[in-house]
Amino acid sequence: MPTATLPDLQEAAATAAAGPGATPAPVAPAPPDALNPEQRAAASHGARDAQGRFSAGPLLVIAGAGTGKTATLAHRVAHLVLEGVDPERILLLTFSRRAAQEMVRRAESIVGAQLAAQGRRGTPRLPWAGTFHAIGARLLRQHAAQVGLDPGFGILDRGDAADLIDLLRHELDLSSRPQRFPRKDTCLAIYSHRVNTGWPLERVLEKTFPWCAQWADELKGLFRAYVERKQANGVLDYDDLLLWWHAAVADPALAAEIGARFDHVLVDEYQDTNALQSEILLALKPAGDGLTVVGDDAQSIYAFRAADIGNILGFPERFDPPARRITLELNYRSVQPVLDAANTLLAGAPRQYPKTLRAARGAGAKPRLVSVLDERSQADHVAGEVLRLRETGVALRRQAVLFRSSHHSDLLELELTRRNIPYVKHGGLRFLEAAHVKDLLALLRWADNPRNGIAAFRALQLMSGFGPANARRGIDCVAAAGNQLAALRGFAAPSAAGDSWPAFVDLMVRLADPATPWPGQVDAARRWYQPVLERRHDDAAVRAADLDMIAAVAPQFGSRERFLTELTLDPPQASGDLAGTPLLDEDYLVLSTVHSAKGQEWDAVYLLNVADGNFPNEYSTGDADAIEEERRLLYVALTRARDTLQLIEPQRYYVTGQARFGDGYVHGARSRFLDAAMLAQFERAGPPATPGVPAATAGRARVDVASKLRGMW
DNA sequence: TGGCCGGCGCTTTTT
DNA sequence: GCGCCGGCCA
Repeated sequence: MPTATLPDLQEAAATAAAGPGATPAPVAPAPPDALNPEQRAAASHGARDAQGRFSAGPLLVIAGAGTGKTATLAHRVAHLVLEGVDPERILLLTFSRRAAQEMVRRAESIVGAQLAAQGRRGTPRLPWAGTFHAIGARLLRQHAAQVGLDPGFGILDRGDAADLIDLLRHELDLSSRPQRFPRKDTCLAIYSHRVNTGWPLERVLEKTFPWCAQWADELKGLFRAYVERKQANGVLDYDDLLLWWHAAVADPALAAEIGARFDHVLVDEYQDTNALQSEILLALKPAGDGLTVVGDDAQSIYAFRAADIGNILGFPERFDPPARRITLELNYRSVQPVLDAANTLLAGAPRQYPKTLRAARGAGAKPRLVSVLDERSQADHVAGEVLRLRETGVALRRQAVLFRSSHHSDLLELELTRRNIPYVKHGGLRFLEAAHVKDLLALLRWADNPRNGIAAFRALQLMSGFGPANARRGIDCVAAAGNQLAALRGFAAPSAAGDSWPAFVDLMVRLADPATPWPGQVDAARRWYQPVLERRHDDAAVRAADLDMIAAVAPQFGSRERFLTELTLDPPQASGDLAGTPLLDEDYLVLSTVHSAKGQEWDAVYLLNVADGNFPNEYSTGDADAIEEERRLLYVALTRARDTLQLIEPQRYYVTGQARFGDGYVHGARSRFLDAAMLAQFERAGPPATPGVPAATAGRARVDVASKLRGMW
């Protein structure tokens, strides 16, 4: 795709990963009168003051699943613009770049249609729509001097941050203790949780990482070193984008200055905000003027990354008088029996805004609870049902299989492959975590910021002969020369590096030269990297395609800094080496974790492994709040289904490798969420004794007797 | 440095 | 039952 922009690239990658059926169903931009009364109230909340200026007090919109949240928020943005609010003074915060783009697109089309109806022309631009992190990065670059930050800061992605932690872990001699020190990913998770919750480290350890509690002192030392090293290298990690923003607005004068840039602040998915984000919002708009937050407390499922459901539950009372609250309950997605099950599940939850979803679409089939012998028959059953439904005209891409944990789909994937059913799984190898992508970016990042030792450490080790020790020497050499990459010319590289060394130095010096134009830089780095790629990876051709994509889109960013920032904050969803990525025009089944399924919908949804231990997950069973989060997770899963919903309940599981069980079968206890009231909402069934034979698989064994018999033992 | 081997510990995932 | 991590050795 030679002319792709990053959004295009993202779209293509996301489509490749998710399939067209996984993107939100195309809802035609509804004219304003298509809003129901509650939606309209939310969209038009506020009034003109005596000076004719449109202003609004704080507003909380509780938008139940499938109740047209995006449409409502887009209409609200459009309403503001049509009331004369300067679009450049509207701050729209979302959790993903795609959500921001979708919101902007819809708001613009609504405004465009309205203006056209009035015989006016023009399309508003909403420059301040984006994720919390992307907006934070922009504000920090603009206000860098005021907070003592170098405006040219680089941004560490998660992998970089983990690598840096790992490095420091070794430097501080924490890796060779008699008792095992937490691994780099755990350390980073603890750090991130501590930063985003604002809790003391001891509380974070006790609540969320109890097995690491003994390491509190060492962890503090590690995190201190981590913060110092980031500052010395002139880089921020993802959390820093919020943390520095938060610190900036802790200064009342600076908070007032930044807050005054925006007349209206709108926040999507408010139930997933954490303490930092909530405090940033309150610092910007202490009285809640122009502040609109939209979310669904029943879909708060990101506590594990520090989201605080208390933010949405306590929002109205943060203000005096309390914020106005509007609840959307008319569901445009599912048939009523599906909503009945969801409502019943939710009725058991203690802390919530009361809501009862009503189906605009009316009656339909009762959801089914299907009991199967084990996970093998579960896979067999689901594959059969998917095909059966396809024969009735429901395309594969209108069906999805959801599960609690990524590996729950392993057996099903085998079965789908065996039956030649194409599928795509969400949450495969993430783009920025692919080694070849990280390698290429390390070259560019080091050139962009010669102080960036994290990028340097990776870049240098691309050459044979360079391990950690030589990489460190190379970094010191550059630092000693006042961060001039040209100093590498005088560096005694290990002989094993051979010809690649002088070529490497030439490349880096050229990239770092401000006179070198940006277009072509990725190609240059790419050419140098090609032999490394071939030496290191058997599947070099697949990986090369990813790099070609990057090279193709890169010139369209104005500068290297913008390119690196955007790619780090808004990476494409998937890497090209996702196994079996189907062609875009093919039909395929969607497999997804429940977390990744949020915001999406399918005609038919199958939910795997509904049993205690998975729903709720066994790691949650000790903690009442965690159990409630699991309930909401199940709620999210149920409310993805439009027409048919099946919960699959294996009677036993084969468990491997877990010391406390050993290998073997364990009995699957019924999920504690399926109490009598819930069971009454379901049609109960075992698998069909003699399933019909869909034409597509005629000739294959329909019932795998052999494996069932093996599975009995 | 880089390859090999043995032990340990295993969620969910976005920016 | 696999992958990561750390330690050992050429």
